[in-house]
Amino acid sequence: MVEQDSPQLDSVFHALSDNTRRRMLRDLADGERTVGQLAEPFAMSLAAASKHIKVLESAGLIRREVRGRTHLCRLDPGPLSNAQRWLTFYEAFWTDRLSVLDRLLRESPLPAPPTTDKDADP
Amino acid sequence: MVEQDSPQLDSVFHALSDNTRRRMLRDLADGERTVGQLAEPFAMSLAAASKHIKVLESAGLIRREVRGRTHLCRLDPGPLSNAQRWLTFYEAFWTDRLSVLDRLLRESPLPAPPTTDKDADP
DNA sequence: CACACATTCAACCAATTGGTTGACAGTCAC
DNA sequence: GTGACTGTCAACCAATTGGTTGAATGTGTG
Repeated sequence: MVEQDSPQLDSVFHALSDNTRRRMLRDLADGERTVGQLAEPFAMSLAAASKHIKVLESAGLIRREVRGRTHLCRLDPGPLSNAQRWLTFYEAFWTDRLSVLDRLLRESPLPAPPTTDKDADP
Repeated sequence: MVEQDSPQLDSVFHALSDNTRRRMLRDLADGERTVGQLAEPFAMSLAAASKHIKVLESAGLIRREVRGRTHLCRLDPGPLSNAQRWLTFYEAFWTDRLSVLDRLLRESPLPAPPTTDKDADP
């Protein structure tokens, strides 16, 4: 299995480990937002929100465009696809059981086990 | 969109934000392991590895069964499916563009925008 | 040009994280 | 029953995280 960028996964999953940041991504899914707009729904200082935005930016999940005094932010979902791919490896473990059960009920042959590379994140 | 368990997503993504823990999950994908076996590949103390295992356990990603003096650990992938589902919401953002581009090239109609609930993680 | 706006920065703080070491607890083997 | 094994716990430490406040910076407006 292709080795994935571990530091990127570190920062992406870290960025996603906070509800505030996930909600910010959710807002951005509806379109671009300024820093102030992203901060508005949260009961925290603008500086704190700005820190969260910086974490998202550092993880490569958003991009900002400075227009005058406003910073416009947009989703940059590429790194999420890497996280998704990492998780997809494990999908077999919560769906295969159902498949196995389903096939056992129908007397179908069991699926072959997946082949994987060693010494690397999936 | 169904509101997802935010504290669980917090802990699951947090657990995944560390390469050591991801590699432990990877090892467990190959079958059950003892705590000592999980710790073995890492250049850290057994106590440190034990802490990582506890983080995975607290996030609900693994279960342990104590047999005598050995603790056997297994994947418990259910919470990963929640993380996957959260990420799947954003899949549209890295695939839809390609779809849009693809369809534009073929003069196909554009896809309808997804409908979402407000005030909740996707 | 002065003031307002948008946002970041720096310093601070408390809490958390991730590692260490040595002690401890439960179990197993001889 | 004693020593070994497996693994956790507690205390410690340094670094990081996530929040605050007030200051600073760059830009826009009247």
